[in-house]
Amino acid sequence: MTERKKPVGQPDKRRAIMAGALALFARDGYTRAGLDAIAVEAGVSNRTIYNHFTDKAELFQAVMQESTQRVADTMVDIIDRHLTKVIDLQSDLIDFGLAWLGVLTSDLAPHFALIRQINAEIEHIPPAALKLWQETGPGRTRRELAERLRRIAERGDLTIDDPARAAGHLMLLLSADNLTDRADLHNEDALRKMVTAGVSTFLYGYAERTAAGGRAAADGS
Amino acid sequence: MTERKKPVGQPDKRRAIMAGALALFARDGYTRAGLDAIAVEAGVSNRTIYNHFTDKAELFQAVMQESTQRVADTMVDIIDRHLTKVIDLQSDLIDFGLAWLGVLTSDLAPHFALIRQINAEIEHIPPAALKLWQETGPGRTRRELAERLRRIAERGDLTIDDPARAAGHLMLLLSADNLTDRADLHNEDALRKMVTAGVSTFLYGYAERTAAGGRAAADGS
DNA sequence: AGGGTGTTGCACCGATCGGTGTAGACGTTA
DNA sequence: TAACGTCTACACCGATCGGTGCAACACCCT
Repeated sequence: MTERKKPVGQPDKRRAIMAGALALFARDGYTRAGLDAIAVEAGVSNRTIYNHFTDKAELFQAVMQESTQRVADTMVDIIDRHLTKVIDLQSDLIDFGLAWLGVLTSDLAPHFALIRQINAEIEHIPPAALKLWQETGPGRTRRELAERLRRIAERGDLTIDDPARAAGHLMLLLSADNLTDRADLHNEDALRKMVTAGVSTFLYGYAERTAAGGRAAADGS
Repeated sequence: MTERKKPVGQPDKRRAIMAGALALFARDGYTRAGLDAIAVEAGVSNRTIYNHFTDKAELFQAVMQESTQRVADTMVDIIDRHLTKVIDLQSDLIDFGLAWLGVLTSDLAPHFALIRQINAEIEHIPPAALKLWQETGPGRTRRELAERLRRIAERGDLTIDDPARAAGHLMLLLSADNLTDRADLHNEDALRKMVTAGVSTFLYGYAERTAAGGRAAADGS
């Protein structure tokens, strides 16, 4: 009973509109991005946009949904490619981290600017759309990463009680310096240091607990 | 020679304006927040705002700066209160983490919504103001936290090569679940689990390296 | 040839917004 | 009393914006 609205208009025009809308929404935000500017960016008439989307809001949600889908696919692909067959856990995690952060500066970069916009507009986005985004985007990649970590832990290389939380920890540790200095993302050296440091902390943090000595610090000395 | 503009107008009016502006900027963002709405929120005439600030942009920067200052003070205070005299490192870190996250739901909450707005509008904020914010806000708290961690490490309880990075790691680990489910911030139980898990990972990740066995995982199994 | 669909450009509407001008009211200080 | 600074209400301007109506044109399928 979920009404599937058949796509209207020429598909390439629709693609062009969504691409232009993504660029401007990402850079300027929902309110600041004007529909005229989007039309120009997309090489399309203002009027045509309203032939494909009823609303500015609907356009935004469509862009948000599509971009999320594509980025999540990329992320899941990176996870699968690096963490399915793990040989050297440390170097594999570092390679994974570098690939992971590489997406931030790839052609998918606008998506992450869009995410910042979403986080800012979070009070003005319908909860249903927000839930959908969370589910198909970060939620999905986190689940995928958690599953890989769980299998690695099963092999005995790590000690993981809560794979989902461990996945969250790893994702955050990889991009630690990102919060303070975004320029580091374009510096090959700084990037590698950041990732290796994050991986190192993660590996120690979730190392297999063999001897009793490992618990010394956590017990409060 | 740095011209110090003497404050003009009644100070209480100015405070009211900035408080109202913070509330609306935080909730609606720079563009969406109208000056009329801010005037109403502040219980002040529209015209009065222009008696205290030349611009909407100047008002925003003033709000941003003041709010950052106040929150940074609070954060530094929490750091000093919990991590100066450390007795039981684990339980002290957990208490610290709970206090730290408690700020997110305190009366200072709007500030963090404002930060999300800043991150979104980052392309439209003058670099000088951005630099100043980074310096007096997250930069300062991170330095303070790094210094405390360095001293703790000096005592021998932790192994920290790069205190600044360790501080970043700790801050991120504390609020790990925040990214996926913001509702957890108001759940006492979930909050404690999140913090204890983050502290645990941090402590293992930066535990003192006594025996050679601790390096097993990091060496790649 | 003809009808249906999609695109385009343009004019246009109502609403909102940032910002200004002005005149009056109030309190303080000299 | 007079002068000054401040606050307020109100009217107003120009610009922008989301969205619509409309007529013309191009294309496709039959």
